[in-house]
Amino acid sequence: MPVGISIKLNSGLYLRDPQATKLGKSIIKNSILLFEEIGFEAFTFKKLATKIKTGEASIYRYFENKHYLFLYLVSWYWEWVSFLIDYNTKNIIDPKRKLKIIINTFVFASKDNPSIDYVNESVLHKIIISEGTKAYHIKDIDEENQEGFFLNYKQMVAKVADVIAEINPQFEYPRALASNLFEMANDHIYFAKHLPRLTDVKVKGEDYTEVEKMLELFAKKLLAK
Amino acid sequence: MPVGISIKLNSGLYLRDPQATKLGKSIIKNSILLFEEIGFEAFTFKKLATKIKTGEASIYRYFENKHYLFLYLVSWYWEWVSFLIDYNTKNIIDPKRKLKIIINTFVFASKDNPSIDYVNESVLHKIIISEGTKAYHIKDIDEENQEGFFLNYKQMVAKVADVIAEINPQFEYPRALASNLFEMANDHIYFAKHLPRLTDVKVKGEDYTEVEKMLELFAKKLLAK
DNA sequence: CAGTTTTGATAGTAAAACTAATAAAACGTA
DNA sequence: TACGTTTTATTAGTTTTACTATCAAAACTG
Repeated sequence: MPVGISIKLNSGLYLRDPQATKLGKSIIKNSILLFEEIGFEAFTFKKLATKIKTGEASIYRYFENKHYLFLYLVSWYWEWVSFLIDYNTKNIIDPKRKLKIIINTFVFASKDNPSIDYVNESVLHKIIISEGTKAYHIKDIDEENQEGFFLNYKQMVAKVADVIAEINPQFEYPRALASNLFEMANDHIYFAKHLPRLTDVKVKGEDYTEVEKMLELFAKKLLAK
Repeated sequence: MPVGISIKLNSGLYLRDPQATKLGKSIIKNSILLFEEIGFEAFTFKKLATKIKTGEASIYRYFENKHYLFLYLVSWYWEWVSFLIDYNTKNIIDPKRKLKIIINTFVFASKDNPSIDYVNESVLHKIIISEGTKAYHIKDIDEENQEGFFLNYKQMVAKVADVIAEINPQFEYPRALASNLFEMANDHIYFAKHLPRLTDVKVKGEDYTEVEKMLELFAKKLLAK
């Protein structure tokens, strides 16, 4: 399992690097748990402060507001998925096998992948599934994009698009397919759990194999020559 | 052009039917404009009240809170798309042609389709593109789904899935493809405008033809036998 | 162990998210 | 057209959120 990996994120996302201090790590760890517990809208710095037994003001020293904290966590996830893709596809040459592994990574994300103790990847994955897209569906999207706040997502998509282009260089939409596979993985896990008539797949507990199968079929058909 | 159509929405979405009164219609009309202007997070009933020169309390008599008002608008859109699909595919028998029209409807939605004067469909479409999914990415999803608040979306997806199943009855994921085509239409218009490295399509102003072309190719490849 | 950085604790403001009460206006119908 | 009912406007108030400021205590750093 991955040891000593380090996740580097755009420093514009925070006021003080949360990875550098005990309190910072506690903010990361507990914000993941709290977002999962009560959801993005109900989440407040006050509640988080109470949870970690500190003052509201201390949290404000790390993050400007909850949007930035949330974006930090989502960026972490994007970077984490990128890392897992590299890790899981290491030494594999066949791009078709690579894409299969990528799809598996999208769907299962953090399964049995302990990494950094203050980040619970499995809970983070749940947050991404239920509200990850709120990180970029915002009014200031262009300004924040300008700041490079979405580079982790773009890099991950570029990585997947490269594999797609290797499988079928004639395929016109490698990046769109890459982002769509990622979004679809999350959407259809969410749909299966909460709005089952919007999909055909079923999930039982944490078993997302039907989602995986569907994405594999989609990729296969779309990339057939 | 459609005349005399009526959009019926789940009465649990509102406290008082906004379509029944002048103030109600003004709330609908102006909330669409205000959501577009300032975005979901910055939108408040107070600002809306100021905009339409009424009191905050008057708006609270129609909608419990901004989430319900937003869901009302999104449901309107789902229903409106359903109507457009029926309207645009009338008398067409070939399911392949039908799906093409559906894709065109997803992408262009309200283009040149004046309907009800207090709903600006073209602005509503912009809201859906940039934040439509916030209507169902919520903590209380299961309770609200229980109340039938997402029936309009499900019915629209079912309608499209039927056409898909007609084209290729062997295809295993008709509903997933239906919802994915809808989500993809919105996502990739948004990506092209704000996060272009997440897609391959380009949009110029209101010209979304490349998105349409992409969705047609995806549908074609996925439904090939 | 002195200096700097980080935190903890307290306090305060402005806006958001409501609720309540009542008077005025509009509307429906006998 | 007058009367009762429904709808709206106005005012006022509460609680929570989203911050900012201050300063002393604690912790870490060279």
